[in-house]
Amino acid sequence: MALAHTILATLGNESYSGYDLWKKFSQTSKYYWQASQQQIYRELGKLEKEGAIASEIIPQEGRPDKKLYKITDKGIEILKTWSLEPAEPMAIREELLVKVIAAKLVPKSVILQEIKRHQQIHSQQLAEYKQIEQEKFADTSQLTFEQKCIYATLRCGIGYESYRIAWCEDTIALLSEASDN
Amino acid sequence: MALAHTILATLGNESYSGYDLWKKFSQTSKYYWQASQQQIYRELGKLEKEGAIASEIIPQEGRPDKKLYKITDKGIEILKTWSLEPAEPMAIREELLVKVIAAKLVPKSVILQEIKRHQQIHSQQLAEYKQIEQEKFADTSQLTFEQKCIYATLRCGIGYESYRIAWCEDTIALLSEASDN
DNA sequence: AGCTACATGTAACGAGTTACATGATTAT
DNA sequence: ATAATCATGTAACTCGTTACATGTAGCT
Repeated sequence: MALAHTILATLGNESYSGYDLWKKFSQTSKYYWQASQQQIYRELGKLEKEGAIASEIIPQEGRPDKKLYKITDKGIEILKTWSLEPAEPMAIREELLVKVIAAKLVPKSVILQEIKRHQQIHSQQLAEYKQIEQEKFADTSQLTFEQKCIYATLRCGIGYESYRIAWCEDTIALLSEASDN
Repeated sequence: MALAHTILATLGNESYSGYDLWKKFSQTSKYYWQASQQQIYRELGKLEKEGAIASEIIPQEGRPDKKLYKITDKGIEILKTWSLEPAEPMAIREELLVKVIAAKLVPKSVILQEIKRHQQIHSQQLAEYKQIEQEKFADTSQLTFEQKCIYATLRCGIGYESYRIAWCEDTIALLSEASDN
């Protein structure tokens, strides 16, 4: 049920269209919650029906109209109540590891290549996150509590990508060592 | 679609009942794929219909009959074909981080307590994994390629829990620093 | 002429969760 | 007594993915 709450938390005090939210989710919030455009539109519809958010239609010239959503008092209450409940640790479903488990079925080079590819993906992601860190969170002591919270999620993304890269390196070394296949 | 493939990879050369598989998933394989008992039973039904696995009923005294599943040649082909395809990096959906984003709504102590609780969960998990490591993978040089692959997934679990613990510690330090709430 | 960005949605399907249902054995 | 373990499954629901549908503006 957390997508609804993630949207409420993301809305904060600002107004967003579904499209804006989707961009925010796929750009800056992807290290803590991923969602597709369609999921967001559907969830916005549900949240509006519940009265947790309210929309305002902004006519635009030459573009489709925009529907701007704002959190309501009821939405804030829902988010607050949810925030007080304990959070479940994320379920891990890592396809790459399943392929490692099944690795004996394919040439060793295939799995090693795939791990290298993942290492590159994570390295690129890490570089992006580190740049954001430098640009926006260079001086920790100057941050407000709210900014520190946002920074904490970015640190989580940085930690995650670093751990993935380290695992890829370790595993390439481990599996490359001479041994039959 | 990876649950089906995870089951096929887990079956390997052995026979498992749905119940056995569920235990394996909730005990030793949880650091790469999580699935509930119901999901496993449903997926086994589908896989049998497809002809990827075959079952044999083992009558038992005083207990319900057991249905033992084995991978078929067709199942091995399906798994092999899938193994050659690239793997998508896991989608991250971390509830705790959403609560961090919404932290300004609740007393600071609530979120700090929750992070501490997660730190404990991950510490316990890490200890379990490290014990398995000592018991089964003490001497890396003695492992076959297949065992190295299994060890690689355990190392992934160890890396993951370590990264989570480190993040919890960092974040508690970051958010504890004097600043209004 | 074709691609990307802007902007919203419906429909169908597949994956994951929760609740319900049954019933014996073993350990506390 | 009662809880946990063994063992299988159905049904309903929610969440996530993929495909389809529409249409303008601006860039190359």
